[in-house]
Amino acid sequence: MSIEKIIIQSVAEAINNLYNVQIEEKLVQLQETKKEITGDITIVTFPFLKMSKKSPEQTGDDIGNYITQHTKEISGYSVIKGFLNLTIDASYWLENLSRIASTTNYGKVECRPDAKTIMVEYSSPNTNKPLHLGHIRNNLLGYSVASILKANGHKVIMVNLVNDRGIHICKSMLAWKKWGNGATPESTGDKGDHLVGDYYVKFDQEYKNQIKQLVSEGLSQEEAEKKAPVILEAQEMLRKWEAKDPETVQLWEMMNGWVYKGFDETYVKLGVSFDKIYYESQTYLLGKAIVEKGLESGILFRKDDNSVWADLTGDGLDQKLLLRSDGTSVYMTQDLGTACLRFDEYHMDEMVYVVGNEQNYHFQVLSLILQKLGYSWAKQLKHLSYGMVELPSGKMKSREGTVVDADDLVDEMVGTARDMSNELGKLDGYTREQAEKIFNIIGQGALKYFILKVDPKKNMLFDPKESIDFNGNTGPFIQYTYARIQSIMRKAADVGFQVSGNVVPGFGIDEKEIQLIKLIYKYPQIVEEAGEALSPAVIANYAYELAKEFNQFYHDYPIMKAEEQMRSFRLLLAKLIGEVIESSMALLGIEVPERM
RNA sequence: GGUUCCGUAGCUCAGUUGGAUAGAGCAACAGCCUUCUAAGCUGUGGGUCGGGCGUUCGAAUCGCCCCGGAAUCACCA
Repeated sequence: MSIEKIIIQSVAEAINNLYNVQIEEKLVQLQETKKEITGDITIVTFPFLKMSKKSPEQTGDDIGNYITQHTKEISGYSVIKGFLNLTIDASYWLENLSRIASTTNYGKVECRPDAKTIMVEYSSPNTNKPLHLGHIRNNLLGYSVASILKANGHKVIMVNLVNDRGIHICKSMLAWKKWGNGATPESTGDKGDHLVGDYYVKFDQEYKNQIKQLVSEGLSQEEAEKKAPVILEAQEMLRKWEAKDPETVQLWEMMNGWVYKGFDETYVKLGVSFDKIYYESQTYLLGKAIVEKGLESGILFRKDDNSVWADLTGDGLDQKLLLRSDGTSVYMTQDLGTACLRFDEYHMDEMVYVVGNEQNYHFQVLSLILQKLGYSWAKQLKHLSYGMVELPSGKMKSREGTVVDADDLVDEMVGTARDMSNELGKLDGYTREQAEKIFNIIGQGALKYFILKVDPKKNMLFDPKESIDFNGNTGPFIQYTYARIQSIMRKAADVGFQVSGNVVPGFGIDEKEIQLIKLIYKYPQIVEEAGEALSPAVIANYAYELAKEFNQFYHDYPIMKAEEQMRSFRLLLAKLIGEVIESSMALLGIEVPERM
């Protein structure tokens, strides 16, 4: 039984005996005692004043007195106004530490009765340009959330839905065909996705020029956008692709192949992976049958021009198009189809879409339409909506070249880690390969932590000029703490010191030490919280707090120089903190180095 | 205009079942390396929690109204 539960029951018992009133356990409000005040857990006594008919101080005193006498885990109390601060006996924490020390995979739920199968879709790139900072946020969030859900004991399927068809890739294809002179990643040495992205930019430049030309010839902006020769050609190419014209399909396959190879490299750099990859070219025709069925049952309706719509005005939304008048499907139709396909295939309990908040409306509508169509799982669709990454100059626009490229950014971070490490002379004596591996871990850790520590739903600012910090509340700080702990462990091993689970020092332990044990104790709860909130930020902030506390401890409390029993205890504490740091960072997709 | 989200220190961010004197980091300044890694530790300064009203013992947190910002409301994806 958890300490919280014990206390709640004792309070209920105390009130029953003292004031002869039966209370609901919900009435007992627990919170952590503030740092400056002695005590571990605080009970707010205001709700009980009606029963005691006494002052807050008197009431707190009554209850505190009773609990201290009747509950062995509570060794003392103090009352400040309406707050009753209970001190938990050190032996309780020590027992917990022993228990945690003997637990393998601490913080991970191995099996739970209500385990779910959850599909997490993330990344979902377009194949006409390389990944940028916005995609990084998506990828890191998706991978981390999937890890967190796994740690909570759920079965997780990570999927990617690649948007490999449509006018955007045709633009790149057309530009390459017209101006590429047969350039390939091999002939140019460019990464495939960058090469294809370059032609997308080239297309856009030409398109803009043609629009300008047409406008100067007297057309309106709108007309010019529709009539520019290159856009007409691109549209023609899309028609050819849909008609499965062999030459077009071949070009499409070749260029997409380059992009996939490039993406794979970036995914490796970011440390993300997928269990299954869906391609829109294979799913974009899905959903029509579902729409037909909805028409038959009268849930959807057809307009005079033959287009099909869902009427959501009753739910405070608009009407939504599902089939164009020419019978072709739209984005929403595909997503309806894909959702059904997935639920048929995997029978999962939940579907999490990691998609930017620009599509909030889309996912609201998606879930609503599926509910109307009578799918029982429709309410289990969750949209993990994250905010934009903004630059000081504003929003990133790939066509205007104001993007922060994913590959460049990772490389830059690793470079900074290398420079800084060399300057500090940290890894002297390591081989080049060993050192490079650590630079990668640190550079990636800095980037990942920087992005994941922010609440997903908030927009965040990234200033490339200031670049990402390596000091303070950062990934490297936490990694450094881990490396420091490993250093202590090595030292202990050198002198043949065994770390055992026996944690009873012959004399009292300190506030700071109890504080650390409390933090370790809290970890599983944090993992659960993060899973429910679908928020890696919860983990990130916890990991930082733990690392910060340990560094302070490290500074004030000698470990290897302490007297034997105390040394043994502190070593165990350090070891467990190292393990918790390692596993919490793993939930963020961040590795920790043995040395840095 | 409708809907949703955001607004906390100069900057980037924490802070929810409503709780005590609102916290970190960066930046600035002042200290600490013959002692387990100084990517560290300690200290100083820095706030009308966007504004107002309400709910109550108590509001950064809940409700209403404003102000400011973002996203979205396509026969695009």
